[in-house]
Amino acid sequence: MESSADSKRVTLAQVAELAGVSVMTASYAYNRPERVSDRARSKVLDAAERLGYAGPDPSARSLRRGSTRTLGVVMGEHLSYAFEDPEAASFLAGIADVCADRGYGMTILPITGAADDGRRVTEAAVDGFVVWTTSDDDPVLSAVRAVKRPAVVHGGPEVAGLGLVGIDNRAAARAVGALAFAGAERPAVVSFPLSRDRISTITTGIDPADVLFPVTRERLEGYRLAAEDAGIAWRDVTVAVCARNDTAEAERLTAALLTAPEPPDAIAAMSDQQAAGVVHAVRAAGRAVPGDVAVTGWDDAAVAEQLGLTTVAQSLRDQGAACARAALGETPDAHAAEWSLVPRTSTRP
Amino acid sequence: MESSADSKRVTLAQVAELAGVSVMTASYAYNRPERVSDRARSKVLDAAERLGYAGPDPSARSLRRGSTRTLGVVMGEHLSYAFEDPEAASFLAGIADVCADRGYGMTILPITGAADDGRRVTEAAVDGFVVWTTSDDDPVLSAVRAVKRPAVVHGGPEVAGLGLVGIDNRAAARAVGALAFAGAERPAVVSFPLSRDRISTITTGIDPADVLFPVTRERLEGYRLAAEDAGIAWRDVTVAVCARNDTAEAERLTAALLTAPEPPDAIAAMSDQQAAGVVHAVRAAGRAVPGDVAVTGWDDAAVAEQLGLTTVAQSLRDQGAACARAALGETPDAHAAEWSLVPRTSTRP
DNA sequence: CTGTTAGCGCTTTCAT
DNA sequence: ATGAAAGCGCTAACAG
Repeated sequence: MESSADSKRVTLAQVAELAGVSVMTASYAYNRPERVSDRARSKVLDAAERLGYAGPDPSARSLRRGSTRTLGVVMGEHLSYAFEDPEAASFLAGIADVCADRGYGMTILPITGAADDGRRVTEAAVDGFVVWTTSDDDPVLSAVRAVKRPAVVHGGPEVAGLGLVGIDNRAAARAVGALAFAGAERPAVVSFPLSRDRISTITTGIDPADVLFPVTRERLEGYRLAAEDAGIAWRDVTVAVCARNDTAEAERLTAALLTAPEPPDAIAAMSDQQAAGVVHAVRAAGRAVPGDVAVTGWDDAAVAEQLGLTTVAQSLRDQGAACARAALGETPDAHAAEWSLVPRTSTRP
Repeated sequence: MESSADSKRVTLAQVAELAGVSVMTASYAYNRPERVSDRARSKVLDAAERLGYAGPDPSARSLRRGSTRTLGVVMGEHLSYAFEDPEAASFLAGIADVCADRGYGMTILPITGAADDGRRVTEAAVDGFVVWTTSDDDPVLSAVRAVKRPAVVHGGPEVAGLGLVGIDNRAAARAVGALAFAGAERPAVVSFPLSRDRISTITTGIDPADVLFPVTRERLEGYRLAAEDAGIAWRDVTVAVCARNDTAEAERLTAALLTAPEPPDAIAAMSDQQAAGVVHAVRAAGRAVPGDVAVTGWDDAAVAEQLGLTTVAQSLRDQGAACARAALGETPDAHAAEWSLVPRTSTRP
């Protein structure tokens, strides 16, 4: 039996009145049941039921408590991208695990790349932030800093006052690059975008230091070192820059690379999704992996095992969880995550 | 220049005082800049900067305004599942699109399947809810109903007082089932779970009416009609029930189906992920699609095109957006979404 | 354009 | 075990 679509919002005070107790007793009935007599408690619950009271108002409670019990997550310019990229999804799942366990909500902020992204951060009713890796110049970062709540950036950039969780991308790229480029004469890299414009291009001799995405920058630095370790000058390494982390685009760009007069004989990608596209393109061109072209990926996703991709393993899920814990103030802010090399059959032995 | 890690939280009142204006002028400086003189506004902003004021407190603002500008999303027992299932991800992306456009946050509630899921709903500071399809007996539904805020369920169940967005699963299943079962003698179905236990099993003669997940129930009803339309009794149709929507599990169960004395010659799945597993298993068993076994999927995901799967096309992204709009009170609550049949090469002509 | 008043709904004191 | 007072930080409503 429900008292219809009642006029206005029902308050705890009304419940208390109907129950014949003080507001505090009613409040305790919800928040500290053990501190209230069973009788009082059931009177309150009864009255609540009768009035159709849905429980203490969350906003009022947040204001009074000074905490929202919600964690904010900032996923970069294109929100929906977060849900399409399997690695981003793993990362979110890691955050979700921690939030679920702590009874926290998880608010995904509606970032769009527009000028008001900062406001979205400023206006978010959350206790802390996790920021998915972004560019050095992303204005969202200063907005996050400005609100002075605990915040952790995944991957980078490193921002004073914010935590940082991630692996040593440079070292990992150098290590996987060594496998990719072993015995190669014309190595190439399939890269994530270099700046927030997300321009897709094929080029050589790019200076990693100019790259605004720190994760991409560090990986390029690592690949450069790997190339040099293999006796190849960086200016001779072709870099195919994709606008997104996407199998189809990597496949297209690789197809273009392969039609060049001196096509690459080794391609290091920045994700397994991209590497999958690379493998498809290589095979579509009638060439063999790794015989004609060695290929490496990154992340050790399911597709890496399917294709036998040599790759870098890291747990984005664990890193998401680490970010969440740090943003909830449970652990120290900074955290170097684990990675490992997974050699498979897409590189030369 | 930043005034260090200030003692307590800075309030608008302090900013107003330092700026030498009233609190309301300070408030307007943030919320209605056009209603304040440039001079007053910059005095306020200056003072804010000097005090390290991060802008109006979101909780206080929510309380006062009576709105949180945040939408709640309930994704079923296993939160992280939401991020692993590509269809769920599309759906979330559709919600995100609308939230981003309206400047709303999107709070994913940390549902775990534990007893306190209801509290998570009750305590969420959100203006409305979108609920991803669940079972008839999911206690979260009554919690959502109880809070009396706008709420929309995707797919089902239909709940009094809550909106509903989705396609006619029964009709769609009957239509795609007609293609799957055309010319078949021993059709089978690869199904989503039948109840929240998510028990995996192979069986026959299940009564769709007993199934607690409405979407699954309606699709089974549709497949039954399709079988009967093709002159086959439902009790002769084997149903392989998967615990999750997952390629690997569908592949395992299909492999089992194929070792039976009278293996199926047509398999209708409930998702393209499952259908992909079915196709792999059929091929691994050395049989041809559709020659030996016809296969159909659902959703028209990327994998459906790759494999040439006959499937049901629907836009989960659009449906997510429709749910969000309805939960924000912009559109009528109920909404029958579009679907269409996509015949490809995995069924007999 | 600016200010005063009131109070959103709740929970933290601190009594009793 | 229960209650009274106070106020979290802000903005709607209404002056001036």
